[in-house]
Amino acid sequence: MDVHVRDLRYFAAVAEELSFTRAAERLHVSQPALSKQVRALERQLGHPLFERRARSVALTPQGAALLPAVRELIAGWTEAVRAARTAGPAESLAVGMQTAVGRDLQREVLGRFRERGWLISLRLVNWEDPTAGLAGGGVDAAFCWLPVPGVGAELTAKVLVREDRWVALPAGHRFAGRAEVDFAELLDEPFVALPRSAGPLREFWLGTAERGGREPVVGLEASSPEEVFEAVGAGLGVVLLAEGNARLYPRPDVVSVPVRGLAPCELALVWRADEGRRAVAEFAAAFREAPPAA
Amino acid sequence: MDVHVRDLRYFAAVAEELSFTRAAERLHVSQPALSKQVRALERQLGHPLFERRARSVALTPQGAALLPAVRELIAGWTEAVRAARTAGPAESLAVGMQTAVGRDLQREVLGRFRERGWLISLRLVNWEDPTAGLAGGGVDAAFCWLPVPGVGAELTAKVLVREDRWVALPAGHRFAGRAEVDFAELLDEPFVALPRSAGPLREFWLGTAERGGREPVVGLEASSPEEVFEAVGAGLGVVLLAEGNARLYPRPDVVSVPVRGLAPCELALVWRADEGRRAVAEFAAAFREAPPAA
DNA sequence: CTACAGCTATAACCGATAGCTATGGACGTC
DNA sequence: GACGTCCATAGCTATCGGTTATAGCTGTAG
Repeated sequence: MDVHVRDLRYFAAVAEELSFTRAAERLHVSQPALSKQVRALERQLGHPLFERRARSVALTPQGAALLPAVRELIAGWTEAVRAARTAGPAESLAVGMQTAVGRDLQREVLGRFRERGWLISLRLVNWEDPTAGLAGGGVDAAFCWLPVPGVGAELTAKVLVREDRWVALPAGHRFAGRAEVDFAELLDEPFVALPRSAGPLREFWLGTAERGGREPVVGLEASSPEEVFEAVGAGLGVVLLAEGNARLYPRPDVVSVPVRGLAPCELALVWRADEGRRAVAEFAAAFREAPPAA
Repeated sequence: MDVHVRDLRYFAAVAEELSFTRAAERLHVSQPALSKQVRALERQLGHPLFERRARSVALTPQGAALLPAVRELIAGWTEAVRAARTAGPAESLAVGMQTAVGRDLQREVLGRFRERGWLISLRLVNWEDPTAGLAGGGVDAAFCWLPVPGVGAELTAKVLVREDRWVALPAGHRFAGRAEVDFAELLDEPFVALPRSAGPLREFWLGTAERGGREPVVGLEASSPEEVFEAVGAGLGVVLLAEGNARLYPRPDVVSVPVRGLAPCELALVWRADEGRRAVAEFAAAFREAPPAA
């Protein structure tokens, strides 16, 4: 009875929300996709898991019987992954990053740990996962742009850099020559967005909070820096990015300009709050925290 | 860190066999498919699970750490599926079948149990799984053609019918008018075969044991009766089938003829040897066993 | 030392799957 | 009775898991 753990997560989410719509939101998938997958799971099991009634969804007896086992399986797998990783050679640490971090942040620290014989494996994860692998247990720590869902609860964050947000424009854009632009001027521009599964991060880089309720125009979605700059360079849209990243990715066909009227962005090192390994704590301690915002 | 339980089975199989080739055989998939899936799993985890050396495959420390957890997860899930099914209403039984069983075998018995208020859900499973869902815990009992892997060990079988094997031919075939043919005459015919994942069942219906080592010519593979008869009717090959099934599926473009020189085939009711539910025992007891072979 | 045999990895291809958007249909609510 | 909410269906596309064919490595036999 092979099953995809993803489908079990889906089932658990619906069981907890008792609503397909809300569960779909939580899972960052569309409601039909969720509906279909759950139906497929029911078909595979040979019995329904939910009773879909007028204004409510309820677990069937079979669903109720399955739920705890599903939770256990998911937790068990997550734990097993973590245990397997730490079974590797001596002091080894898996560190996730979403984009090139640069800024000489990690170079020195990583170098120092490598010299001491630690095995630091950097894992470039794409933007589908705003925790860069932390949530699923894939990494021990990650460089993330805030906001990261779970920080303050099961995750701890240490802000390393606080920067203004700039906008990347195609070289021929009418703002390309400006010394800076006001965010209000950009509201009608088509934006290049992160994938919807990136959750709050997508909203943050669309500047949703600063739009005063006006829907952003999403030109297209991109899930890697290359794709983003390709799209911007081709004139398909503009995109917000951190000042440091604007310098980190110089391209002839893209121009970056500071934006007024936006909260700054924060790059943080994130790790699990219940992390027990001394190595992780030591790694985190090796970074200097950015001074609090002005 | 979503994962497909199938991939965990694959990992466990390789870990047990310490050979991709043998594990692939055991899993009834091709060796490259297995290789690829395991590599993908390793990539997802971010560390290798096996050391591939000259003439041997060995678990890495991480692989060794993961193995017991994986075994446990698979066992736990299988058990959970079974528990969920039995959490359904009162006396309910999931029964698998691979083809229409017919022969008035189940009609009377199923009817009797239904009248007593039991909920018998028949599940038509395809030939990919020779245990018709028993192995994965998807059903409580199944009508299967022998041989079924596991019978005698974790599965118990009760032979219900023993029949001669016939051959289905396209209507225009040179043997179509015969009263019977000798299997030796069929050795060079292209055969319609079950999918390779059907395991020993595929061999049985190709008559491999009676070919004296000569490789069968497989015209094409089919995974449902409709496909098989479509293929035979179209002249793409011939196929062995049970005498009873030859009568069960009358088609104008297909002719069936008895075959000499083949062991008979056996249709059995199969259930788990460690089955604890009274309902299953009672269900099994309701069928008459076929007299032992002559 | 060359040829062969056994084993894993790669390539090219193909059908099934999981995702999306748009839309339909059922049922409370106002 | 119109509307809003929520789940299901339809139609489409990209990715994935499978296949066969073949390459590459390595120990063994002649």
